[in-house]
Amino acid sequence: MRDGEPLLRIYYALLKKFGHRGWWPGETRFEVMVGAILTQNTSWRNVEKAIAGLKQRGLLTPRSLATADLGLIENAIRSSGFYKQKAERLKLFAHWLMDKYDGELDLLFAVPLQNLRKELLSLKGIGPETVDSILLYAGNKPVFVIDAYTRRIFWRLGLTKEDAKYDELQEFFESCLPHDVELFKDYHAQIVELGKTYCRKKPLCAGCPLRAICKNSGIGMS
DNA sequence: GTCCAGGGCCTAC
DNA sequence: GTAGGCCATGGA
Repeated sequence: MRDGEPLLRIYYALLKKFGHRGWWPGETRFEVMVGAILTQNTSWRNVEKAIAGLKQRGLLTPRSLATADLGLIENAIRSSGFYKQKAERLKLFAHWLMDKYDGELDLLFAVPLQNLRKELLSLKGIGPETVDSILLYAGNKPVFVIDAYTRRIFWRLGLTKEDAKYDELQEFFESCLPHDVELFKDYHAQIVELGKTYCRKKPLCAGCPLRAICKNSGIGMS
């Protein structure tokens, strides 16, 4: 399964349909990182309100977030759901950033990629998808982000296994595609757009552009 | 009222 | 190592 052509064809079909997505929304790298934690199993609309709440309270810097009262953070991000654990995770994350890198993201992202990935993964509440979103969208590292939509869509396309592990899926995409940060950024964004619009937990609906993409690309669908 | 969202942790087996 | 429960708000 090393033929990358289908993956590129699918990307260009999505690009044609949706246009460049311009991901990730966020004014600063730190805001992107915070958003990556807040959006865990949560719609972006609710995350936007939470980010606005943090911004309003001056909590969108590592230093201010690390030293903020937990209750203040909880109130700011309530709209994002799971707000107690997310508040704790945000604070722990900011604290770690201050302790280890003095809050300097340039220092953080200067760490060799695989070491950095392991280090972030060891933090509480930061799983593989969140780490890779941070690395790709805040750190501009060539890392492909796998999410529930990616898993669902590419399984339905017959290109991956239903029970494939995160690392297996990531290896598949990274080995098939050129390691281009902008491509990785927009591809993931396109997948999410497709997923949100057509491929929620239900079976593929009529009108899903995947059908046309498959037909034109000679890809079999389950 | 029910389902789901741009996941991840903890516990049991 | 993995299946299942839990976290919680807000929109469809």
